[in-house]
Amino acid sequence: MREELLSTFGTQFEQPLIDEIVAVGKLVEVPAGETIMDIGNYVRFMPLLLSGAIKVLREDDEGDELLLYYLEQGETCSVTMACCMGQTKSEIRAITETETKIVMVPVPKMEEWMAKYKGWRNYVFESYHNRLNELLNTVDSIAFKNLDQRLVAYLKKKAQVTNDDCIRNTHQEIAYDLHTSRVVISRLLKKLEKMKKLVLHRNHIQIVDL
Amino acid sequence: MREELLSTFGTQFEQPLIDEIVAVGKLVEVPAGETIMDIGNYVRFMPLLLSGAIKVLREDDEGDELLLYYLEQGETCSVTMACCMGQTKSEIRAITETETKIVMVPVPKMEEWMAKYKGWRNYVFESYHNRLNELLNTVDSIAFKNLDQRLVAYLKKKAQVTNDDCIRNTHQEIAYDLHTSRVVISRLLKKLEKMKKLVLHRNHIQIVDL
DNA sequence: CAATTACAGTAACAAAGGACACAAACTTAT
DNA sequence: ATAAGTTTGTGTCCTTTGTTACTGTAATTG
Repeated sequence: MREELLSTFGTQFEQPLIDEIVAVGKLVEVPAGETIMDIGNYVRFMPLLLSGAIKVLREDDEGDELLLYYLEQGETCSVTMACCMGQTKSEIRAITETETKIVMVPVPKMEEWMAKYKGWRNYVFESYHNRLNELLNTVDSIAFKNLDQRLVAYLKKKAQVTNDDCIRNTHQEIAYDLHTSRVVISRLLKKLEKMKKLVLHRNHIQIVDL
Repeated sequence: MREELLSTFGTQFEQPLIDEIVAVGKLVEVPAGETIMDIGNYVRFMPLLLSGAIKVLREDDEGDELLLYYLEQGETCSVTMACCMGQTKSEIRAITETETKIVMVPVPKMEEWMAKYKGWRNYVFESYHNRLNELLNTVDSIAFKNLDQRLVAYLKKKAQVTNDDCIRNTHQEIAYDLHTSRVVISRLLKKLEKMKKLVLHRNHIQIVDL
């Protein structure tokens, strides 16, 4: 665990901070597709992502979903963090997109380190900053773009976080993430295929040139 | 300035912190409708809102706007804060909705106080927390609600922050905030008037029962 | 291998919202 | 008071997106 922490956080965390994380943190490996945090849950641990990717989504009262953003190596979930501090329930759901390695840090340590380590403070701030910016991008995309543009951006981003040109999802799954219907996604994907930007198969999509 | 700081922040800030703010902060009074922060500007001061309300909005490349949320008494702009820390340009525009009193704090102090005062740390965190939640609400509303619901929510919120049942705006102005067209807003407002939820006048709207 | 289920393609239609055009009412400046 | 500009109301048409229904085909299961 020490080596992995060092390679991901070595430049921003002080040595004694790394030591403390090793001492109190719990390393967990999670396969793809697991819900590691759900709406309404109380948050007792803060996750530091060592490898893999996590998708963070929002749900409304009717159970409709919307993908907010992905978390990648070295990142943490600020929304979760905010919940820790405020002792409130989680406002979001987090699902592993790929296999991931996570260090779980108990919440009380967060505050302690905040006063103690400049590296930690900066990290926490940067995380908030990044999350706010991601959320702003999400707002931009749903407010200012139409579905074809959003779909293209979604496919690109997905290919990036999974490090795979082949999107291994059904149209229905994509529709859930973008909060629309399967038929609409099939329609738009077909259009993209006709434009030679991708090739459609059952259960997966081969990106050619987006 | 001390009295105003005390009445707004007295319970959460330590006495010596208040003293420091009084020493380095600059109190400004801004009339309604002023742009106090614009997209692309560098951020040199962090605003603490003593009274009044500020609307925070986002703009895309074509100049289309969208209201993100309002800041009210005791709040600060976390997006701005994030920009301070990261030395990046502002991602948003902030316009006074009413007359406001603001204390401007130089950015370097922020970091200093972060290590020094628990009250400040908590305040900064709570601000981030609140802003993230507001942004989540914004996402919810544009992703999951249709325009009539968004319009009603907008009018309610506006009445709340201005503390006035009468919305002193043209349909065009409302349309900008909700990122739609004037015609659409006129249409929906007329519908609400027929439902006896409000009364329309030139340049203002009287809320009856939303 | 037959039956069932999951996935994708497509047509037809509906609804929400946006674009354009124009008229009427009101305000302001000259 | 007249002219010009601003604000609002309304009709028509268009685009985007959502809905329903039905088909074919691949995958899975008994």
